Amino acid sequence: MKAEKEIIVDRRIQKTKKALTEALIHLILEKSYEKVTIQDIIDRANVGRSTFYMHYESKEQLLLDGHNNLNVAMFSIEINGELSFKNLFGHIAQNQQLAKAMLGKKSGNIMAEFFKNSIAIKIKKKFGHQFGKGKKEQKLLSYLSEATAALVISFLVSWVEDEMFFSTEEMASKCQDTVTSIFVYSKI
Amino acid sequence: MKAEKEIIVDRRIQKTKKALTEALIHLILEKSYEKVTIQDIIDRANVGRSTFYMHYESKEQLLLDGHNNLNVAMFSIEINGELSFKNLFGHIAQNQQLAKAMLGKKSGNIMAEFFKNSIAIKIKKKFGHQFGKGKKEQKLLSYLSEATAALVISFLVSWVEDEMFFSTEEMASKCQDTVTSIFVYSKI
DNA sequence: TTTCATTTTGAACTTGGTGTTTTTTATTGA
DNA sequence: TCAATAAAAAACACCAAGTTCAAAATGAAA
Repeated sequence: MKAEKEIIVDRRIQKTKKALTEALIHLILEKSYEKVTIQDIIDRANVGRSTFYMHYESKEQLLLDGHNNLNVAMFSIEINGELSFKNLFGHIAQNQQLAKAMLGKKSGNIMAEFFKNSIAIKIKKKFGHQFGKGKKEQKLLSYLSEATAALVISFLVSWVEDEMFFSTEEMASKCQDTVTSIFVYSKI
Repeated sequence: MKAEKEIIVDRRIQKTKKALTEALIHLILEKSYEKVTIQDIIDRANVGRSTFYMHYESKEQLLLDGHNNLNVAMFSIEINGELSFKNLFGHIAQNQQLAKAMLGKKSGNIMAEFFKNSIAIKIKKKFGHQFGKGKKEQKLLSYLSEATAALVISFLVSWVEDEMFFSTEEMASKCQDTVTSIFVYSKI
């Protein structure tokens, strides 16, 4: 089970991708995503214009490329099929600067949307059994799952923007409680 | 109390502003906010380039200008200091197309952010009394208010994108219940 | 209806970012 | 060491943004 294919990536490629990603993150924190131009990125990363386009088609693709640790956070929300907010908030805490660039007010919300969708799917899976098969019930489940995911993301963003005032445990438990209360109640 | 100052606006100005606003709304529905250029807007509105810049500095300013009925909806959420989701959803229903352009997936989220903030303030006001004066309690109140507002907006967006499958009353009551459950629970 | 102020137009122009292409140079993996 | 590959550098066409100005159109008010 361990013998994964070792794909060797040219060191030059690794180097440029890393430089571009880091440049983007720092520029987002400085100016906000919308205001960052590709020109800015390649200047900061010290990379030629054509080199950028060799690897990416756009700013957005660079952002979504996933050569960052936050994706780990997203996958960590589910442990043995159970939602684990403790894991989620924990991983965010370990990548504070990155999380701020990706989720904060200056982020442009692209990653936040991405995260939100992942969380919505997991919430839907977890609470789906409480809802009937009818069209109305299923639609309500969708609305509630998406809305709850939006609530979770908002919690995350507040926390990150607030320099993580609360502890990981406090956040995780408050978040867990709130999500539960929404679905416990809607069960009726 | 009625003698409000009658400011007479040149009909030419009314006409161009209206044309620009309507052009923007239709273009958003066709392409999505981000992809709409000022060039598109003035072409569609049949307005000269310099005329646009006479009235607005940017696309965003045109969007936020508020020469549309949705702002009515926002103010209608509060009646005698009480949150009234029935009013909110009702006003949205009466401006379906506009609401879709302003809040839907193609909207660029600028108005949604705006709405969210308004709602968050009202929620905070309504439930503030349940929280102590301490820094932690106040921060939690803020987080919860913003997150709940995000939930409400998500509800709105789902509904609008879904061509308003549920009735206004159904949506309002579900929304009301969910918001209440969050704060009833967090009271503990 | 005439007058006068204001708005609109249209065109020209600068600026700045985008995305592509080509040639030359540097680095890598084997 | 060497063939393959990536990066750099520079030039290019393209498009939208935003500004400017003189001329034309239109509205308001008398």
